[in-house]
Amino acid sequence: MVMSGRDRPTLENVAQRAGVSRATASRVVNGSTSVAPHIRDKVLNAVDALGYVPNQAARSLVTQRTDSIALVASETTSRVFSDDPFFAAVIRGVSLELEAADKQLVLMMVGPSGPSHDRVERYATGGHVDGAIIFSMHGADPLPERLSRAGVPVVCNGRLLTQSQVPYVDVDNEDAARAAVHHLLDTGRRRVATIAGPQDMSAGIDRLKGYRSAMQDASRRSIVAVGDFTRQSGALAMSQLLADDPQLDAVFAASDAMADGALRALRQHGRRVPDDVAVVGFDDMEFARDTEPPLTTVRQPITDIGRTVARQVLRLTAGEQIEPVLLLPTELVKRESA
Amino acid sequence: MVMSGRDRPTLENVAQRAGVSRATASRVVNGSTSVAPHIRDKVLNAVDALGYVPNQAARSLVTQRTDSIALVASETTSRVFSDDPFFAAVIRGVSLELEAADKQLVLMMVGPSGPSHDRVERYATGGHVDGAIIFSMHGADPLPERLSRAGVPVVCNGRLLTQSQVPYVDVDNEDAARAAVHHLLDTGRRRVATIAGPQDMSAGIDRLKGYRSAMQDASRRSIVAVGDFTRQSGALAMSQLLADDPQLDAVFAASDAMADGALRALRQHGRRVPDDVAVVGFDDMEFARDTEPPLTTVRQPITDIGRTVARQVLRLTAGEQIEPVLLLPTELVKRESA
DNA sequence: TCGTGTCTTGAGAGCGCTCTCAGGCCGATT
DNA sequence: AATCGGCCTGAGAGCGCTCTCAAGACACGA
Repeated sequence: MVMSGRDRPTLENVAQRAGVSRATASRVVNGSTSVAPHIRDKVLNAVDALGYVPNQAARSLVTQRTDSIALVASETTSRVFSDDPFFAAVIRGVSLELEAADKQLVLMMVGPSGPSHDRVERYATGGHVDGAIIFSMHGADPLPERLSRAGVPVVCNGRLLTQSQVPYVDVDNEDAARAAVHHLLDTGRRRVATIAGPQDMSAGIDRLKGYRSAMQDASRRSIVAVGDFTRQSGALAMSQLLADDPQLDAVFAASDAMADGALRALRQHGRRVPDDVAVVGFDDMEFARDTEPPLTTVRQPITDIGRTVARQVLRLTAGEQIEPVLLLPTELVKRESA
Repeated sequence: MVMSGRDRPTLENVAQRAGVSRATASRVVNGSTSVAPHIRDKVLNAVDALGYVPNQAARSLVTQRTDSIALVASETTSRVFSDDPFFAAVIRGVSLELEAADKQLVLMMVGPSGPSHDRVERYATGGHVDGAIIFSMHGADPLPERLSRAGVPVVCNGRLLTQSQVPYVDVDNEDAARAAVHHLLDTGRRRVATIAGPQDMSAGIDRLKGYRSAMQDASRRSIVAVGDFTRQSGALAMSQLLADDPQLDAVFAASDAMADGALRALRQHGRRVPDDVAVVGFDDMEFARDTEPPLTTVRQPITDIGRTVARQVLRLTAGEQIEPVLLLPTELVKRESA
């Protein structure tokens, strides 16, 4: 027995069955206080008996709210669809928070600014969602600013590269990177290289900046190779680095995946870790405990970033003022690679 | 200048500006044919000029369609939120297909059957989505059957453990596992063990079944340890296996992550791969090319599974009959570990 | 006793859209 | 020339809900 479309009970049915007006039934369903207890119960019973579920479309139509939030991610981002489970962790955080607020999560992937880009913009500005979370932006993506300007509450994960008022949540990448490099320096390493992340993403840029600044403080020369956060790129960059400076004795990689790749490359080049070369990663992904040797890395609370960014959009949609920048703490997790 | 809620242009505005009736404007917007070309152009211009975007809520209210599909995943599943990027790949496939059909993807995570379980059920049966995709089910989850019975088009990824009519898309896990084990046997391995996946999921069960059947064909004894698809569990299981049978010369792991864990454990136990022990994985994740040695594994087209499952729900929502079972091809990718 | 204020309930007007139905126009047919 | 049929277009009725507004009920003080 299929209960399709038109057969579903309406508020009118509930009201009728409870012997009250539609308005009162609505009040009960929406938890308004000013309803007499015995009437409230009658309505609740009717709801139960009929298996009534409010029609979201009808509700949205009048309230102008959709109770859903868009999560926009670049499909091209290596962090999203590689062996880096960053994506999953963020989604999870967002999902947890939205669920708690009884909001829906609408997931939108965008390719490199093309038709799908417009689609997201149209969709979001079209009032289909109450707000949007944007993460993994590459380059100077105009999307956040556009949506924001169109009146859609937007919060980003990661600093925007464009000059923009759009609030974001992140860790202090520069500072965290600096701490990692200092650890290397403090433990006696002299020639510290870095495998930087993509230079069109704030996380990539800022971590490199942190590395550079720490090296400068110690009056040391920077040795840089650039990867794209993936294992493969990490391995490749490590080989380059080794070719550039066979004497290097430490490496700071801007992601755990790249660090893992570097570990492999080092092994292949006959270098022992940490004896010959110390390695520090970034993220503290689950697999960092299981690399050989276990990876010393900068922990960032990825799921928490997801939660926080979600909480911020929710506050924004509720009309609250929010912090334009919110930085979550990182922590250097010392294992055996450095 | 914020363009919020009530300020957005309506179809009425478009009609007015174009000098036609709302009905005609609607016809143009929805691509109906029976509109005179010059009128059509006028409407299109008005749409453009005003930046009109249809109000989905209003549309849904009358059409009883929402143009969105729920993707339901168990939050507890290790495949979803571990270092296994299976989740991301499936989502991507689903997303690609839905986008092509101009449908939205609503992501819902469910915890172990609890309140969130009911929430999903209420939401989906409440007509908020046109259909649902369910994946990573554990045990005898009643959700697919319930939704289906309530008239919601449902397609699963993976065979249901309950007796059920709900259609699904998968690979032939049993057969693929058999092929993997045969490869091991054919290359001269005698004592072939397996690291099975969780035995409350069809993928785990069926792959073990395939292993067993291949071993039986060759009149060999099964050597089994069970993991949960994660790296850690793979390493642990490998150690157990080695303790159980120090002579074993091959291992078939039911996921690449577990195979990677096994590789590590083998190394730690001083076994060379593939010289002493051959290893075959399952999935062909990106990292399988970069393990040491590169992993021989059963490729399953994960993104394609996502696409296919999405396509099937769409067909279902369109009222078409679909295949109750759709099995995608797998392929043994031979690298260096076996 | 009546007036006043408070609290609960019901009536009804839309929210923006789709879709049916009827009317108007025009060319074709008898 | 009159009628018919076909094709476009417009009018208007809802879809299911929320929310404003007013009316009714009741208690209390004057």
